Amino acid sequence: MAQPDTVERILDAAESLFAEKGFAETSLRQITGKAQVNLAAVNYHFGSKKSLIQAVFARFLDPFCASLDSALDQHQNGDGETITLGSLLQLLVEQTLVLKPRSGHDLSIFMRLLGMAFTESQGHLRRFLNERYGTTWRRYMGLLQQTGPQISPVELFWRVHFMIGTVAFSMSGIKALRAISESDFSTRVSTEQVMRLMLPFLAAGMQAPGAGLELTRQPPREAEQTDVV
Amino acid sequence: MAQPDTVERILDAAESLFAEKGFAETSLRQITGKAQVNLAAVNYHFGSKKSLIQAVFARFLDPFCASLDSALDQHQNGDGETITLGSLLQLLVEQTLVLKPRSGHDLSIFMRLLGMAFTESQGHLRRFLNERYGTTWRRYMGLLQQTGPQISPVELFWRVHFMIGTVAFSMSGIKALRAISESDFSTRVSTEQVMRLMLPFLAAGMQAPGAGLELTRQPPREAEQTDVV
DNA sequence: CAGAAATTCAAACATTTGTTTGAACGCAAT
DNA sequence: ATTGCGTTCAAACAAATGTTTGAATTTCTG
Repeated sequence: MAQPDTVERILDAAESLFAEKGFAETSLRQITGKAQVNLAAVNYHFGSKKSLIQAVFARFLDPFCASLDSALDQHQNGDGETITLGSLLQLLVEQTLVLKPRSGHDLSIFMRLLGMAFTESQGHLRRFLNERYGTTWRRYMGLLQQTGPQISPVELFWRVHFMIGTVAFSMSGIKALRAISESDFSTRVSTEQVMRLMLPFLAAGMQAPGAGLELTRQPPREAEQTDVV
Repeated sequence: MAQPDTVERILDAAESLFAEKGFAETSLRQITGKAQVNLAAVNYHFGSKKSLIQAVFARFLDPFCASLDSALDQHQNGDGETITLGSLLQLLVEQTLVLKPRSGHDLSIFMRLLGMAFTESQGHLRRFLNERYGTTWRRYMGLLQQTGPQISPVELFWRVHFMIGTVAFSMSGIKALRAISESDFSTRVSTEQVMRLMLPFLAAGMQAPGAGLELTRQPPREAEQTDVV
C-alpha cells in the first residue's frame, strides 16, 4: 500500500457522498475524485459499485451489531433484573453514541445511511443487511416484545418502525432542516441536540396506549416476492 | 390528443415508478414503457425529466394545498373556537384521506413521494415546492404554534418534522414492512390501518413534555447556501 | 375536403455511467 | 540487481441515460 490506505479513503468518500446524495446519484468518479484515488481503484479493491455500497454499511454495522449483541448479553445476565422497554431503548442509544469516535463521523451520516437501507429500492442492499444482521435485529425485537408492553406484537412491530422513521428521516434532512430552524428561530442546534429533542417524543409514542385496532389473524398469502428487510 | 390522455398516463406511470424506485433510478424509458407512449413524449409534453418530476408533485399537491387552505379558512372562522393542536392534526389527516379517490392511488404513494420531497437531494424539487407551497406550509406551522403548546417554537418545529418522518418513512417502506409483518404475525394490515396505528404514537409524541433543552439564541450565520425546503 | 396545427414515432445524438484493460510503478525477497 | 507481486494509472469500452431531430401521422379548423 502506498497512500494512507486507499481502501479507507474510498470508504470515507463513498460514505459521505452516499449519505449526501444517495447511491444512484453518486458516481464512482465523484467518489474517487473526492478520495483522490484512481477511478479503477474501486473496482480493483471492491469489485463493483454494489460491493462498495455493502462495504460502506458493513464498516459501521459490523462493530455496531457486535457491540449491541454483547451489550444485550450483559443486559440479559443482569441476575434476574427484568428488562424494561426503557432500558432496551437506552441501550440502543448508548451503542449508537459509542460508535461515533471515527474521524469526521457526524451521527447524522450514520442515521441517514440507516434510513436509506430501509427506504432505498436497492434490493441487493436489503438482502445483504438481512443476511448479515438479521439475527441480531430479530433478537432485539424479541427482547422488546418480552418486556411485555401493553400492546400487541404487531403494534409493537410497527411502533418500532415508526421510531426508526422518526430518527432516520430527521437525520436524513437534518442539514436542510437545521438551516430552516436557524433562519426561522435564530437558534442553532447540533445533531446531538436534535436527538435529545427526539427522546421525549419517541418515549411518549412508544408508551402510548394501543390503537385498539381489531387486527384479525389471517393465513399468510401465497409468497409474493417477499423481499424482506 | 389521440390516446386517452398521454399526459395523464405519463404522470401515472412516473408517479408510481418514482415512488417505487426513486427519481434517479427511474429512467424515462421505463416510464414511457409503462405508460405505453413514445420515449420522446416526455420531453415533448413536459420539456425535461426535472419538469416531469415537478409535475408529478404538482398534480397532487395543488389540490391538496388548495383544499387544506380552504379548510383552514373555515376552521379559523369557527366563531371564536380556540384552535387546538388536535383539531389541526385531525384536519391534516382528513385532507389527506379526502385526496385518495384518484384511481389506483394508494395512500402510500402519496406519502412516499412526500417523504422523498424532503429526503432526496434533488435541489430543484425543494426549491419548486418551497416556492409553490411554502406559504400554505408556513401558515399551518403558524397556526400550530398559536395553539400554544407547552413547548418552544423550535421544539415544535422539530416535532412536526419528527411526525413527518414517522409517516413518510412508514409509508415509504410499507410494502416491505407489510410483508414482514404478515410473515411474522400472520396478520395482514392495510395502509389505512397502519395510519391508524400511527395516530396514538404521533399524538402521544406531540403532546409529550418538552425536552427541557437550553437552546441558546444565536445570531444567524453568514448565508451558507441555505437551500431551504 | 383541404390545409394547418398538434402529436406521435423511430432514429440518432451527445453524455455519463460502471467496468475492463494493459502498461507502469513501488517495494519486498531472492 | 532482478524477480515477483500488489497496486496505481491513463485510456478505452460497452451500455444506458436524457435529449433532439425530422418525417409520419393524427386531429382540429376553416
